[in-house]
Amino acid sequence: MAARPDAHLPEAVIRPVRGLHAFETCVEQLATAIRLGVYPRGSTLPPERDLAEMMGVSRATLREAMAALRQAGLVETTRGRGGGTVVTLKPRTPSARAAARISEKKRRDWLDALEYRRIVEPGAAALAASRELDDVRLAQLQQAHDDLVAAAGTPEHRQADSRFHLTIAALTDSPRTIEAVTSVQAVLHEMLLAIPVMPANISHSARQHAALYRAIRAGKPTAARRAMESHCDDTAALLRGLLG
Amino acid sequence: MAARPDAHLPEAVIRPVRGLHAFETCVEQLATAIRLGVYPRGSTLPPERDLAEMMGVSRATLREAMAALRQAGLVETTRGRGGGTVVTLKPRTPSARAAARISEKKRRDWLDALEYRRIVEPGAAALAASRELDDVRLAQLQQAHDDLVAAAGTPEHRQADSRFHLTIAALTDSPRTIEAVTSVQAVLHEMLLAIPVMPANISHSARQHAALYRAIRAGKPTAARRAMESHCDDTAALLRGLLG
DNA sequence: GTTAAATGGTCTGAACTCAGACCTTTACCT
DNA sequence: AGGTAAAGGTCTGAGTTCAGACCATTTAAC
Repeated sequence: MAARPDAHLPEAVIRPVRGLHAFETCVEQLATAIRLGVYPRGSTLPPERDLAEMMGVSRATLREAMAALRQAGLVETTRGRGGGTVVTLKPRTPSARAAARISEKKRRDWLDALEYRRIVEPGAAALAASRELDDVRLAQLQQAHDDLVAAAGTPEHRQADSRFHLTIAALTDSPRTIEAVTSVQAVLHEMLLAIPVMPANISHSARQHAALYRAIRAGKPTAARRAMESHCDDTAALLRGLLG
Repeated sequence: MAARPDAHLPEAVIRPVRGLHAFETCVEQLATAIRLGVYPRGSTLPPERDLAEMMGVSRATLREAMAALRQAGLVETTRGRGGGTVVTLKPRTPSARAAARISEKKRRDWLDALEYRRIVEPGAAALAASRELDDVRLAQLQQAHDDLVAAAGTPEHRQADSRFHLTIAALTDSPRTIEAVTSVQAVLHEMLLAIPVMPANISHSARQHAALYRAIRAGKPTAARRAMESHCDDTAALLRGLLG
């Protein structure tokens, strides 16, 4: 046992305690949830007091975040009983010209997210498929898949896609797994807004989603993992190609 | 698109912004790094200014954390050039009586960590095996494995085990993967302190570690994944048994 | 129509965190 | 021996966040 550490481990293991201020983090998290379609257009967010507790933050801080979201036009707020904060953001269509000027750092981060996703989402799919799913869970899964099939425009499809993946994660009942998938989907969403994807790929994805859905519903972990692996591989290949 | 959210997603997706104060988080992180053997007994931690920057925290806050570690007897500090903070903690032997009185919440968290680990570590192993490993990396891996084989007592073995797993994660070069494995190993370490494991299991693990090492060195992702899966499954079965 | 409940809006003092300058101690170098 | 560099130790003022009480507005319930 040397008196110096292994030297490669510390820098890998010691990580930032927190990147941003609490209210910035709240803004990001809520904005992401809205953009991913966790709170669809027209839906009402939970009361401030509840949200603050969910996020482990004081109401004052949460309200600052809400103000920012209001400012940015994602939500509108009304007072009084039955009031609350309503999502007004229209799902965005990817902007073709956004692909330019992606910093090297961001590019690295995105590539890392793709590799991490390849680990996390297939694992989540397999775990979900290995669960005994009650009727409620099965209905949630079917709903998410139906929404995905039915999604009309590109932005709606994107949100339905996120919700499908998040729903699979939620089926695992594993907080760590859910968080991992959520954070991966958030980055993926960001990438897909910057890098427009053609409709051809959507029908390709649809087949994979269907296979995934069947495998999970049938309780076949290996098949579910395989289906998710293919899906991640194909998406990743596409995005890597467009990232250079 | 309903006007209410899917109801099962928000509570799964909205997560605490941060659980603890910055200085508490620093204490935990450093204590974990020390207990995991990232900084072995007798080694010197980086200078306060460097550590503070690594953790994204002000020096004042970091120093509070250091004071707590000193207080707890994990480290000792000397001033002046060539001084610094030295790890004095002896690796602990699991205490047999600690297994009692584990809160239901903690038990759940531990079980979740085992499931998450089963996703993350095999994925990390496969990814590491798929990398082109240069001589430096191979040497790191071999060193970690040699340490593991050579480890004398139980606590030393435990630290060498952590370092072996963390080293594999570090080989992936994927920040997200490294963080995931680190956090999982931290919880695992906590579990193993509370739930003593018999020497018989160690020789069983040793064979799996050796297989894992060979697979990664040989660049065989599938074999590496399988080896890690078996390893995680066996450890998990053991711990689940002891957790009830 | 009155009342009660649910919701957002506001305020305050305490605690935590930060950035950065400056001080003290010690060892290495010339 | 003297000087300099590298480390920990200290201080200060500003910014952030917190917990909780209280206010204002609107609607649902009766």
